[in-house]
Amino acid sequence: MSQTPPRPPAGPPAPRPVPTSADVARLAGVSRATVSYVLNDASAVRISEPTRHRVRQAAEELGYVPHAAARSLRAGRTRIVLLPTVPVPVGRLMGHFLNELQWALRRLDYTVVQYASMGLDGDEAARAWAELRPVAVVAFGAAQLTPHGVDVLKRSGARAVITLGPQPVEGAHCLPVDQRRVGRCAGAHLLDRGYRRIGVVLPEEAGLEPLSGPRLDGVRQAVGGAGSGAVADVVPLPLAYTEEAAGALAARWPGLGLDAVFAHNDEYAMLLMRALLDAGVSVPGDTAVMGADDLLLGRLLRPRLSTVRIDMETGRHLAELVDHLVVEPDHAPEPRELMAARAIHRAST
Amino acid sequence: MSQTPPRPPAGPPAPRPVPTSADVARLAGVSRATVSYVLNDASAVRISEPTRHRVRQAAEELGYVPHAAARSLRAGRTRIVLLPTVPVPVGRLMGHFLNELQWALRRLDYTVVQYASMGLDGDEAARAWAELRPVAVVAFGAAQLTPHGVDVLKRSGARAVITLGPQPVEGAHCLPVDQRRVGRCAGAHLLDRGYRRIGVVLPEEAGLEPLSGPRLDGVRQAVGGAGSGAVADVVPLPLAYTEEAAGALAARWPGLGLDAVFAHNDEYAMLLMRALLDAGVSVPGDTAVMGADDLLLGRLLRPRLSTVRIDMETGRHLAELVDHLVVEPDHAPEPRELMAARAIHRAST
DNA sequence: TTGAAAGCGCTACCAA
DNA sequence: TTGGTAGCGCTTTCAA
Repeated sequence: MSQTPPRPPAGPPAPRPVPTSADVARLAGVSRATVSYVLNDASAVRISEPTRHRVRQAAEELGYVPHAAARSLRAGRTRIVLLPTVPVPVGRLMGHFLNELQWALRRLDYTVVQYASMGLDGDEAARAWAELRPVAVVAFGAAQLTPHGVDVLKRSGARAVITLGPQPVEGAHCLPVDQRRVGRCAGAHLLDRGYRRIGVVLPEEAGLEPLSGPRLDGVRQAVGGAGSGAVADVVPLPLAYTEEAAGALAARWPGLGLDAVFAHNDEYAMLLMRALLDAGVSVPGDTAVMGADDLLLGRLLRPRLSTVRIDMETGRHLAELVDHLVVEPDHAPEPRELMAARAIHRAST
Repeated sequence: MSQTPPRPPAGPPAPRPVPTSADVARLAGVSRATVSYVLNDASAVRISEPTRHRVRQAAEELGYVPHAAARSLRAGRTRIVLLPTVPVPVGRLMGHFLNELQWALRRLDYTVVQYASMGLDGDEAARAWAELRPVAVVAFGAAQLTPHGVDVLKRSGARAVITLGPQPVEGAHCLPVDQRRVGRCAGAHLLDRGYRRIGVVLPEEAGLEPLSGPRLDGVRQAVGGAGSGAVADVVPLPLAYTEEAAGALAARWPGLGLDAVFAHNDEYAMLLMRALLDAGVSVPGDTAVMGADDLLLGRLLRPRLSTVRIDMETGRHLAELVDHLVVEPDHAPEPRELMAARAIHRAST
């Protein structure tokens, strides 16, 4: 039969050419148009059942997989939602949120692609993203994205550019995720309980500055500013994530005269609290210690760690926002804060 | 000047068309070929400096960004390395490894793309990946990838399909990351120290089975199998990651008659150890507790947690392997174990 | 040194 | 109901 595909000898040396819709058409004895109609379930045209079957059969036999690039080139747009990934250790909370988001976007028929952008400066990164012609970009930790970068993306066809972060970026749809809330929450809690000289741990770990800076600012806000109007002192305490660093900090603790410390998150809080206890500083007697993230592990040390619990909006909501902006980029809904924070009092404060 | 680009009134309503290389050519007064030569620094042809300048100028002015899909369609191949992401809480260790890998691949001029595949079964996922025509796929936790999936990918042009995981997948280049090593390490350590009835915590958290199962098997191997030849008993202990579950397990601890427990990782170990201590079970006196991952936090509880330290090959090595396979798919180097594990003895055993 | 044009794989319009 | 075909944006060979 002349329908037999011109298959090469099937040995490993000759790399078989990738089957195209033309190959499927040839094998099924129909035109490429028909193949396209059948495989995309085009409702506008009616194709006879035997033909459909022949086409599917041929596609199956050849192992045909459509070529996304060709398809979107033809269509003039992609369904790619690009999520730039940042090299930050992502906690359970953020991980869960990301999973929800991806799942919901897939349901809406988007192709979710995480793009590793480390080592590219903001505008280089934006260009690299734009090459993929994403229909939407959702950037966490907006630090990377400049107004120019947003412009590049929009000019390349992105209908929605969304940032999640503390400060808005011009041109982008900015969802406030204000880490200062966490600091304010912690600060207010500590003030309530009567503490008046508050240390704030600043992790020296790379990549955490976008979180730690605002959290410090939030504590300052809670005590009424940095100046003379403040009802309490706020002392920044840089700290590396090692036992040695924590021990060194604990050793000079008495000289600092702090009656409380907000330790950025529960991990640092646990590290510091252990060092303080080992150095003979009683918690919360001499100094209160507070974390954030409400890790289960924080409840295992004694005294149990007071913490700031952070709740994120569901990823589904964000997915719907993305879709909305893609469909109707101009009629944008009002930005809404995605993060809620509340203090949880346990034994360490 | 007739060189003025036909820019629409710049109002938001009319979505400006995305500039193409033809637009750049028009604005610069040259052909599209010349634009391509200039922007790609084609060394085969010499373009005069003034022309180059005009072209760059025009591209800049229009905010031109090349269209990756069109480019790779023309080229017949992409430089995409696809990393399927799994919805597993990724620890610091794995996160670091991933970052290294991505960075190294970028240096080799690949486009690293993480593709969210949750909610797709193995072969659906492989098809979805194949649509992007990745030149290589690096799949962690191979559970997803079937021999058929590998075939689909290879037929769609993937030159390298690499899996990292316990068992090889036919057709793929399989790098052993054998979690049983972790279990064997823990088992051997506990045996060495004289323990003979060993519990193994199996997290009930979704997505962890591919790790926990092999770790349990490893412990069994260490004690000499599950049958009569075994020098110690191994008892699986399913456990949810909550204080309640740990408390409940601790409450029935005496009835289990275990003198040691390997708790999958440090987090579960900490959780369980706290519950045991609270229930009056002394550690390591009544029962030894061992974790894995060597988390800093594990050293904060008392007694300090014994653990299995896991080291991963650097991501750069894997990146070079990917590149090697892409360039020369047939002459594949020998697979090498990527993971090393060793027991670290502290106070809890 | 530059331009014209073919063609990558696909979809959708129009004609038969 | 099906086929022919133009053209998405790009690179590259060949010709001028």
